Amino acid sequence: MNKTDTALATTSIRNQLRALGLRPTRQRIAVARLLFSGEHRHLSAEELYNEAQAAGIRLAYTTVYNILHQFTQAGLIREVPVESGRTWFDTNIGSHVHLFDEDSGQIRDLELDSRQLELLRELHLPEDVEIRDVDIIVRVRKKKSFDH
Amino acid sequence: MNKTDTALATTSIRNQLRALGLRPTRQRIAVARLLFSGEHRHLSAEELYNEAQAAGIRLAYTTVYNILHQFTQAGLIREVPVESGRTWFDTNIGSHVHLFDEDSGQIRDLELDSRQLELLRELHLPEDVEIRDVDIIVRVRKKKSFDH
DNA sequence: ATAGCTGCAAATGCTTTGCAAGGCC
DNA sequence: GGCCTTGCAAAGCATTTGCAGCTAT
Repeated sequence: MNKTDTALATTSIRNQLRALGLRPTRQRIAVARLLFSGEHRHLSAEELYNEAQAAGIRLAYTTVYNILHQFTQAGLIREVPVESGRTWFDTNIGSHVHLFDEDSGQIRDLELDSRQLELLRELHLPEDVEIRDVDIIVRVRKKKSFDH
Repeated sequence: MNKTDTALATTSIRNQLRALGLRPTRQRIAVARLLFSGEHRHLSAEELYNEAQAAGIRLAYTTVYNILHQFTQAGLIREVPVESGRTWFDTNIGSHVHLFDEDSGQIRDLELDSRQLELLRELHLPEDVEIRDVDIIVRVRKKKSFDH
């Protein structure tokens, strides 16, 4: 654990949480740091809980769920509906495609170019609805050269 | 491009099930008839169970799950990952978009035109994987002009 | 006959809830 | 102090499993 720049980072996290109407509690700050200090990532409640434990953060499983839902509602992260029975979260909230490997269960991101985004906007939606979110999941498997 | 030919003619349901490696049991025949005798539809295990009950079909909840999974694996239906926590199935296995109303929980279908289908082919997939399925879910809500 | 199915109950696994204790403004 | 959060245990739910009994071939 690198603590060199935590003071600064923490200050900004506190403010950002406050701006979202969330009190900057020890647990929320720690989770925010875990989630946003590196690359974008996909994780489940269980994974986040385990990582927090490994990082020496004391927090309850319930709190992990609370925070994940609060962050989702605040727009910091989003849910990814790849598997029913388990909820995945993504720290990348931009428009992109999820590549879901059915064998390994891994999720990778695939960016869309502007032309592809354009085509999506041309869906003939009913007049009376507004888009909240678009999920595109491409389920893939490793090509097998010869079947068993 | 809807209204496909998935409706299994009553007389050939037995044969089609057999061709899929599934014994034509009373329960499977009855469920197949429920699923494929009308328009395409979205339903959960619970809904299918209730409909079966209402139709006077005697079958266990477990069997509903078994049959839904067997039919999915056989390619007769597909899963729709709109909500985590509950699995939805769709009798329409063609390429289309799912419009999910977050307020009502209803799912509607939206067909893709050829240019939009093109989008799917132009994704820069890794070389070593093959697409098993593509899910596009547009989450919508009713526009609110003047609430209350 | 026998491999495959069904049905019941119990178990599983993820997620939520109720509520007392603790923390933030 | 007052209200928001946390944490623990228990509850909730959809789905799966184990296994005895039944069915299709």
